[in-house]
Amino acid sequence: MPKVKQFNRGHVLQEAAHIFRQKGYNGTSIDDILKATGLSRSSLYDSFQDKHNLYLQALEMYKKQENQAYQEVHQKQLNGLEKIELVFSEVVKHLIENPHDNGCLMVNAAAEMSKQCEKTSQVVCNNKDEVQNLFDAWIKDAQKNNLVKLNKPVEFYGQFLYNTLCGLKVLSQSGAAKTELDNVVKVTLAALN
Amino acid sequence: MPKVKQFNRGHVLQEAAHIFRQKGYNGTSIDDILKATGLSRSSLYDSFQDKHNLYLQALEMYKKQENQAYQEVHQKQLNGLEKIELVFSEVVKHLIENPHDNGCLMVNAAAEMSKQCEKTSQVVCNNKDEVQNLFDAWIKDAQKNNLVKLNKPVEFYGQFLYNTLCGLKVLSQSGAAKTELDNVVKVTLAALN
DNA sequence: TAATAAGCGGAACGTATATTCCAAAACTTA
DNA sequence: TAAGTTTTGGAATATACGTTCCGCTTATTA
Repeated sequence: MPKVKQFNRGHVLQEAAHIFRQKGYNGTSIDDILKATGLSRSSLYDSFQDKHNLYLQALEMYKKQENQAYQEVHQKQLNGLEKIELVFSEVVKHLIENPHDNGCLMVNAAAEMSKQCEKTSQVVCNNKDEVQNLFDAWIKDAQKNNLVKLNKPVEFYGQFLYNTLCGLKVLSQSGAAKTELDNVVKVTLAALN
Repeated sequence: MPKVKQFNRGHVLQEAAHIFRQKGYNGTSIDDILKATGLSRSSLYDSFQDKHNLYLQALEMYKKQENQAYQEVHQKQLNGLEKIELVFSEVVKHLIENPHDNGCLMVNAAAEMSKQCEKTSQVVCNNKDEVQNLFDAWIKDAQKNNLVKLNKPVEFYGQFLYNTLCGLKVLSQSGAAKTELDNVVKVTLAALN
């Protein structure tokens, strides 16, 4: 009976996330999103309620995708240290790939929205905890295999690695070249010995 | 002859920087700024041209003030390592002091504006270089006094420290408690040994 | 093929926003 | 105290934006 949706919900959120990352929440207009997705105004409001909900859903999807990428690393036949190294090299690669379209929606959300939107704040906070936990697990594994020498509790290093990660995402938006990001990663990894 | 300005230019920029830091550029309206400063519309446009120029001037002032704080540390009778430690403890203290009004205009500018505004991008980039250079100098001093053991070029560590700094400012906007920031600083400083 | 239920295009609305402009107020100096 | 220059208050404007709404279109099923 009913006509079926002519667009893919995931693709729309993907595009929305892309624009929100570039222009921020308040810098992005509904028209920007309509233009980029080809959607009609009514379809958008029908499927995503309003701009604020669209943003939150795009942010959640972004988080889910990042998390999935981490899980893929987690499934690999690598030791904890190698997994950490892989994540950082992939992040740097991703940040550098397109110098004029880099950055991270999660970091930008923390900067622009977390003080004004409780829901955004929670997503950002949950993401932090989840990534740190994954880092913790990898560090423990590396410790078990005598690949690192730590003289502080494991969670210190999970927090430290996550902090480095956030820093890199800011640095890449501050005009840092690849060498600079690489150097930061080198010192960060050396801190585990 | 002329009536003298009824407001202090620095105070206005200070207030503007405060609001821009809280709400971002696009999230802040002229009315927000008028309300916070008590200025009249005409005075604001007379003295600061338009919103975009006001933002840039507020950002420049913010940078100058941060730089001045760094210079004050630089003048102290401390060795390089102590200066680094002092800066980090002051930054953490500052970020934690008011949990609902933390963050950093420079980091937020990098996230929200640097991709869209060349001038913002330049300020952010210059700030990075200046702080890194200062860190470099302090690290060299610490090295001279055998307070640190480094097996990589000095500038690696300047870049690394600046990265940690940016990370802290994102972390504090991601719901991190003081202990967490302290832990990050501890591991960062331990990386210099 | 006809009936049906949802998608869709686009006009319309109200509000918020950045900016301009002008006349009145206010301060300084002679 | 009066003249002159600047500030200042606030009305006015034009535009941009988020959101709603309605009638047409389209795909599905019986």
